[in-house]
Amino acid sequence: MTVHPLFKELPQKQGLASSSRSATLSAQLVAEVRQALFEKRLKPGDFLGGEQDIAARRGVSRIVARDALRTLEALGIVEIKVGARGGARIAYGDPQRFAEALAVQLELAGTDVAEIMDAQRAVETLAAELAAEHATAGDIARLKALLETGSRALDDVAAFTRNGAEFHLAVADASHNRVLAVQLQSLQHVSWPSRNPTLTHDVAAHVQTAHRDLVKLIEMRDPSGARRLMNDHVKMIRARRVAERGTNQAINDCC
Amino acid sequence: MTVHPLFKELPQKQGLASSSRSATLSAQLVAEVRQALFEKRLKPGDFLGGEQDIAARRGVSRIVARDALRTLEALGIVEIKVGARGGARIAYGDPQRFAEALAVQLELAGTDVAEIMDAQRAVETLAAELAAEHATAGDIARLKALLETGSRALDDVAAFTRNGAEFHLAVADASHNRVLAVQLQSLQHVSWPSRNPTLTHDVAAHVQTAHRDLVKLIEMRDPSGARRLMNDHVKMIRARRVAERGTNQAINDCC
DNA sequence: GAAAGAGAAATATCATATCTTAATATCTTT
DNA sequence: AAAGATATTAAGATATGATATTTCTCTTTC
Repeated sequence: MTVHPLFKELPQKQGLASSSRSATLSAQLVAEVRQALFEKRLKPGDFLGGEQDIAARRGVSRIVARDALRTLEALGIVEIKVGARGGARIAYGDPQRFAEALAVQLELAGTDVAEIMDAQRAVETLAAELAAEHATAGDIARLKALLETGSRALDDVAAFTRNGAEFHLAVADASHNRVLAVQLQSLQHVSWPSRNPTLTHDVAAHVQTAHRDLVKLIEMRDPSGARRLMNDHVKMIRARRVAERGTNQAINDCC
Repeated sequence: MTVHPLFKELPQKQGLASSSRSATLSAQLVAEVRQALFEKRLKPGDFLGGEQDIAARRGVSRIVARDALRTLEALGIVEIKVGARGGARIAYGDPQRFAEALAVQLELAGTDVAEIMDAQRAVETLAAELAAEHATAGDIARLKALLETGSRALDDVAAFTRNGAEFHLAVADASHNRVLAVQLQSLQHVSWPSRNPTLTHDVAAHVQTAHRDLVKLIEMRDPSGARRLMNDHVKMIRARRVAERGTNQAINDCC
């Protein structure tokens, strides 16, 4: 197991410690790794060495290295393993972790449900459009399977809600655009209710029809039709969510 | 300065250390804070105490508390101040920090420029639509000022590119939807070039015209017109970016 | 010869102690 | 009352050691 060259060369603080004493040492390490990532000098899988290695090579204490690794780990940039052959290496992206981070940020910013649902509409309408262009036979089969599951859960509020979230995500996946998929996942994390007080059998049936029509449009390769339908569909969902907020203070009661 | 009650009560590891020995102690602390956030038991501004306080109250060492704080800090959940009256408190959301985090994730996932530009189109078309609905006089004044700056920089590639990014962001701000603004910021972080090899005077003039028309549409409250124009505009940008990728391997050479 | 188990090595995690640096509060002086 | 000096507070950084866990390796056994 070789250490990545970036960490072999040690720029060291040599003499001119005046460089930027303002930032903490650990923050400097973090910044370096991040910059190296953007400059393609580091890529997923690269080995950075262990806590002690890094500390020794950079001429800092173990705690500094540890602080930096904790931060990089939290940012999803490195993964740390314990034991022989352990240590830190650059992580492969993890959309799920990221979705949670976004959810936290939206929570902290006190974002409104209406804002989130609008953004969701932007993401989902394009997802529908691209799905109609790029969906494979496998994607369509998955969508149909979810339709089937949904139609059998018309009276089970919790199950139908879960199925709905999964269906929408499957549409985003069918667009074959990972950015859209990640964004939708993040937004659902915040916007999708676990209980669904206004979901009656009639509403569920209506939703199910919309989903079925959407799959038809995707299957017959009608991007603008799919976009229009999804747009109306999400607007409807938005209206219901905003209405719900009056009665149900807790937007996010899952997790 | 009082400590938040969540951290006064100390569940402690008391006796049954069997609870969940798998997760590290610091990870447990992080999970607790995050859950408390979602359950509204913590809100921005709440004081958590200092490193030593937390360690003492939870019966762990300072390092454990420190690890947890580093992680929470990286996630943008807490802010830490040094000195008297220092310590950790729940942060207010920071879109900028978050935009960087998303950019890193997209980098790690090896996302394609085309995917990013498509997502950007989704976000920006809706932003234009909503801007036409909600822009204030101040928003429009800012847009016009940016138009002015841009028209004076038609031959300065770097300046014109910077101005373009800022203009698009200003449109997103004018939508008064923070989610859209954050998403655009993230995507620009990855997609927006610092050099712009294909940007000639003619192209710049064309872009400038599009921007000017967009402001007109926003000012006369024409949401669907603004949406259409932005859609075409971003499609054009996308085409140029994708073409550039052939000649210019480094997508992101800024930062 | 292969599978199973015991031991060894590597490495993060947890803990304690001490010193330094930065920010704030408070007191003193003018 | 304003300005500066001093004290206090708390994080930042260093050092060292103990513990636990994972992985490797060697031995034993069948």
